[in-house]
Amino acid sequence: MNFSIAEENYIKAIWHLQQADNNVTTNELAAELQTKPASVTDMLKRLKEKKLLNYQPYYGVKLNADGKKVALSIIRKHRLWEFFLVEKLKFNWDEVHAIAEELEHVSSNELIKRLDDFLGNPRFDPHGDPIPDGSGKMETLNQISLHELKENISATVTGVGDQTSSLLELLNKKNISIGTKLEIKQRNSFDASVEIKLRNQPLITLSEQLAKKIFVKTV
Amino acid sequence: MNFSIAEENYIKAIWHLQQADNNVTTNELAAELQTKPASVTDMLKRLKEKKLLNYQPYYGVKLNADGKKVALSIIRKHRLWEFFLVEKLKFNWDEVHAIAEELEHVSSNELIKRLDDFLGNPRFDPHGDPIPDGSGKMETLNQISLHELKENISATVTGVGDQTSSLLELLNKKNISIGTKLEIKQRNSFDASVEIKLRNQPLITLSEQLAKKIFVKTV
DNA sequence: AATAAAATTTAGGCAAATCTAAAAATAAAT
DNA sequence: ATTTATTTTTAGATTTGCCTAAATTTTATT
Repeated sequence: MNFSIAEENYIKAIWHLQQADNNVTTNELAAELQTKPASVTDMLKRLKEKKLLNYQPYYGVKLNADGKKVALSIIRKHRLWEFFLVEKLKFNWDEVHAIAEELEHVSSNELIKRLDDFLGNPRFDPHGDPIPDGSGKMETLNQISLHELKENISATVTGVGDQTSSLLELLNKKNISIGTKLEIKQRNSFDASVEIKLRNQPLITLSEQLAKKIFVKTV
Repeated sequence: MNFSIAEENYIKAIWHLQQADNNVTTNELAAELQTKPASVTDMLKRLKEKKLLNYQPYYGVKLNADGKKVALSIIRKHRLWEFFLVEKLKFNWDEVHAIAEELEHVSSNELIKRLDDFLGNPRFDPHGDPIPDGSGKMETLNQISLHELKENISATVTGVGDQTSSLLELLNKKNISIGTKLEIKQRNSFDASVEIKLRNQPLITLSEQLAKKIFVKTV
């Protein structure tokens, strides 16, 4: 089966929202896709026709097995292209999302197979998100948010909460990227901000909002 | 200015037909794009609105300076991606055209700039066609068709007439690719076929149709 | 339980890009 | 120079994907 770019974007958006929420609403989707609820309803009817999802009018939507498979193949493409852009073309991690949004719709499966091999079958994209394999399987690394990390426990940054440029630029400024080792030294109860230490560096402060968007794994 | 995929495909097709013909007709375009003449007329009106071409109803169409610039930027993308696919992902030259047709519509200019550098600023694509630079300039190598080559003059293959897989597969079978050195040994006046010799190989026969699609440069 | 608020769907339209069938213009042939 | 054939355009529909405004359904509140 072959899908339009618009259809692929809906499938991908539903998949992402479904991770957090399980049941996805029309308004959530409209916000995510920068479109109107009425347009979403239209598309959901079409995707239901194509048997990619369970859609109950007024009660939201959920991808079925076929829909998830399509979603994961798009996500695989997206993340492989992001890896290519950073690793080979030397883009910064905060510049690649929009370009990968276009590249992910190029249809050739042979292309993706060869790109994967060319890149050395990477398992994580530049933001730390796992890259699904050809059959849709994907590692789940049990990371926690920095906000939940206990004090004085050494951890490594493994991912970020989203790819908005404002978040990624702030992380660049604070010298935090995937693989960075850090430790929480103090918490400020007033605003839930945390004081963290990077190797041999003075303490820096991260706001609660920021700490919640940084995912880490303890060593 | 930004263009839809359909618009880009029309612009590119007009450019190619214009190379052979200068003035491009509605029917030619319809055949090239596998669509109907009525659809072509519609699109030509739209592209005229956007001031990319000179369109005289009933008398055909020609890209203007702006239209040519757009065409060359698409062709640049197409040929750079073809080079990437063959050089880095190890596709055969007869497998890359369709994939590059999709990749060429990815819009980021920064992407193309970096891809160009990553590839080492190649000047020719895998079929021997010159790659326009960022400003639209392109080498014209004064090649002739093999059909016009004189007997017993050594020449190098520099290009092919089109990218149809039937042509490229036949060339593969006969071991002819860009860079191949050859020489015409005999001509058969009956069917205008030619007997050619590749280095240290027995004579092989090429039909008139085939010889006309192979371009060479004498050394 | 009735009413107000919020979320969602329906109805009706629009633009892009395509199509078929019919009309008009140009080119070719007698 | 007419007639015929070919090419091209116009007219009217269709599909996709989106919109606004109005109607409907669900959820929240009194």
